[in-house]
Amino acid sequence: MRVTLREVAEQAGVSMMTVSNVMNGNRARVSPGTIEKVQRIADELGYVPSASARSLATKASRLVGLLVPAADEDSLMISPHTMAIVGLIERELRKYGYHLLLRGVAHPDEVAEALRSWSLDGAILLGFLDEEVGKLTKKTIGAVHVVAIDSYSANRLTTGTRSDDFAGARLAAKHLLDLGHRQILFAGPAFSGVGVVHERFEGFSQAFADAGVERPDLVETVNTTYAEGRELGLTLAGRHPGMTALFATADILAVGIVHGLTEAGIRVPEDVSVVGFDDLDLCNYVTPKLTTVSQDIARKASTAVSILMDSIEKGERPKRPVTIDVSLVERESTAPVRA
Amino acid sequence: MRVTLREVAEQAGVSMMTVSNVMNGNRARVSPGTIEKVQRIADELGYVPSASARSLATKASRLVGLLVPAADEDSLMISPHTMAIVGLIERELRKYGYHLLLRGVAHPDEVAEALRSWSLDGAILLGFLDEEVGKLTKKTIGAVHVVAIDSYSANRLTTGTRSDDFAGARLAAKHLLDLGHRQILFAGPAFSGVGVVHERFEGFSQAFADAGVERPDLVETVNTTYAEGRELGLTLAGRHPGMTALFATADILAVGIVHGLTEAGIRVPEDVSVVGFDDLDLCNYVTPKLTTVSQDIARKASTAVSILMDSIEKGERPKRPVTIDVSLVERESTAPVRA
DNA sequence: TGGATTAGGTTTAGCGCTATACCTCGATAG
DNA sequence: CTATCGAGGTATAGCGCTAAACCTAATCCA
Repeated sequence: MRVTLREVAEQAGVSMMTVSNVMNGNRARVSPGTIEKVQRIADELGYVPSASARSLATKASRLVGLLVPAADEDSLMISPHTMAIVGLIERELRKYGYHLLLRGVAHPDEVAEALRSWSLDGAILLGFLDEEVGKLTKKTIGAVHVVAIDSYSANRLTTGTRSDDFAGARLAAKHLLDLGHRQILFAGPAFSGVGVVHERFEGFSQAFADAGVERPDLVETVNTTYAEGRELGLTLAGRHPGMTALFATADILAVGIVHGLTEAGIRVPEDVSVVGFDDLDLCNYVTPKLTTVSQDIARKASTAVSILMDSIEKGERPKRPVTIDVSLVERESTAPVRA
Repeated sequence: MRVTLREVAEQAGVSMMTVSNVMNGNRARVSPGTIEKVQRIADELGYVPSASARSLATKASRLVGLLVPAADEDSLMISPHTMAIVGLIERELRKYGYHLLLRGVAHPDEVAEALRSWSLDGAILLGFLDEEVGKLTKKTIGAVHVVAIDSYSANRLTTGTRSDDFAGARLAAKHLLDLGHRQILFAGPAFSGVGVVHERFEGFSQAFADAGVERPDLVETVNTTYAEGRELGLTLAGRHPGMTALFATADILAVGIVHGLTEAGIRVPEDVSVVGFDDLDLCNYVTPKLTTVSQDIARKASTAVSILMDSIEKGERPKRPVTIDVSLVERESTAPVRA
C-alpha cells in the first residue's frame, strides 16, 4: 500500500537511517552522491513519510490544536469574527509548516481525551470566556504550549493576544464626547470584574474621566446578537428619553440596535449616534455605515501564532498577553449632538 | 511522561491486550470484573491512548481533512459562506468522533505531501473550482474517501453535495418574471461549460423558456466581491438603459451592486429589482433587505459528512453529487416592474 | 466419556520511523 | 609508524498500540 522508508532504502541500496537522514535534511552525515540517489528513488516511488510513525518516534507532531467555543450542540455556527480569525490562523500556521486541528468545544471537560491523544505540539484557545480558559489548561489539552486569543484570566497571566479593549472603548466614548454627546449609553452583555466587556466598560468610563464629565448611569445588558440588539433598539427611546448616543460592544449588536431604533422612528445618526466594536466587513454594508472600533485581527492572529512558534521552538514566551492596537473608524452612524 | 498502556497493564496485573480491549470497548473478551478494575486504574493514572501509535497500528486515524481554497497567500480570509460551512462540518464530524484537519490550499500541488503523510481517513473538498477538483484527487490526498462540496466535475461524477443551483437561479428569474420584469440582467463571474455559475446561468435561462419569453442578452461578467459589485452598479444604468431587474450569483455581489446603483441615484427596488444567491445573514442587515435564493448550508454540510462517514465505515457511496434543495426568500429588494 | 466449544485471557510480531551507539576506512598529526 | 579523528555510513532498540494466533480451563452435548 503505502511506500515506506524501508522500500526506499532497499531500492537505493542504503540503510533506512540514511534515507531518514536525507528526508530530514540531516545532510551533514550523507555524501552528496547518496543524497541525490536517495532523493531520486524516493521521488520515483512517491514516498511520503508517515506522520503517525514520525510523531510516535519523535514525540512531536507538528500539529496545533485550535479550540473555539461551540456553544450548544445546536448552535448553528460560530461568529463571523471568530471564523475570520480561524482562517487567518490556519494561514499563519501553514507558513510555519504546522497543521491545524480544529475543534469546537461545547463542554470543556469532554475535550481532554480527544486532544491529549494527538500529542499536539501546541494549542490556541480562541475567544473563550474567562472561566473556561482555566479548565482548558495544559493539563487538559496535554500541550505545554498554549496561547489564548481574546481571553482574559483573572490574574492576567495568560499568554496570548488580545485587542486593546480598554483603549478601544475609550476611543469610542471620546469620539462621542467630542461630538458633544453627554447622555451616552453603554450596551453589552453582562460582565463581571474581569473580561473583555469589563475592560471595555472601564475604557468607556475612562473617557468621561478624561473629559472631566460625569458619566450618566446609562447601561443596558444585552446579548451580543442582532436579534437582541434590535429588540433593545425598539424600546430604547422609551427607556432612556434623554439618550443621544450609544456604544455597543460588538458590531453585530450595534447593527441590530440601529435597525431597532430605525424601526421605532428614531434616526441614526440624526437623533442617536451609534458606535460599534470589531470592524466587521458588515459595517460597510449597512445603512448608515457603522462607525466602529477597528480590531486588527490579522495582526492578532499572526502575533498569536508567532508567540506560539517561539514557545514551541525556542521555549521563549511572554508572561502576559500581547495587546494589539485598535483604532476608531468614523463612518456614518455618528454625528454631532443636536443643538 | 505520558502514561502508556503498559503501565496501566502492569498496575492492573493484566496483559496489555486486555487493557487495549477494555479501552476499545471490545468487551466480549473481558470479564466484567476485569473491565471494572482496568477502567478504574486507567482513570486513576489518567491514561489517554496515543493517537499516533493507534493509527500507526491500525492504519486508521479518525482524522478527516477539510480543504478550502486559500486563493493567494495574501488573501486575507475565506468567504463568510465557506467559513460558515467549515464550522458546520466540524460540528458534524465531532458527532461521529472524528477530528478535523483544516488546510487552506493555495496551490493544489503543494498539498500532496502534507496530507498524505497524515493518512487521513477521508477528506472534504470545499468550494473548489472545477479544474482544481481533479488535481486534488485520492491520489494527491491519499485518502480513498473524498467528498466535494460545491464542486462540479466535467462528468458530474464527483461524490458530494451541492445546492441545486439550476433550480435556484430558475426560481430567482421566475420571481422576477412573475413581477413583470423582462429586461433582466445576469451578473456573475466568468464561466465555462461546467460549474456553479454555468448551472445558474442555465437555470436563469430556463425560467425564460418556461415563461415563453425570449431572454434579453443582458449579461455582465464581474467577480464575486462587494467592491466589484459596487463598481458595476455605478455604471449599470448607462450600459443597460432598459434593464429593470437583475440576478446576481452571490449575495455579496448583489449587495455591492445595490449600493452602486443607489449611489448612482437608482432606487432599489423601485427602479431596479435585485435578487441574490446564498442567503447570508447579511441579507437581513442591508437596506433594502435582500431577496435571495436560500441555500440550506447546514444540510449541505451534514449530508456531506454523512456521505463521507458511510463511505469510510461501510464503503457505500453515491456515484453522483447529492443536490440540496433551495428556496426563494422574498425580502425587500424586489418589486413589480413599473408600469 | 470424550471431542468440541467457549469464556477469558496471553504471546508474538509488527505498524513506520528515529535516536543512539557503533563501525570502518582513509586522512592527518605527532 | 602508530594514535586520532572525521566522514560516511550501519545496527540496534525502541516509540505505544493492536491484529492475529495461541493457550488453558471449564462447560457442553451426544
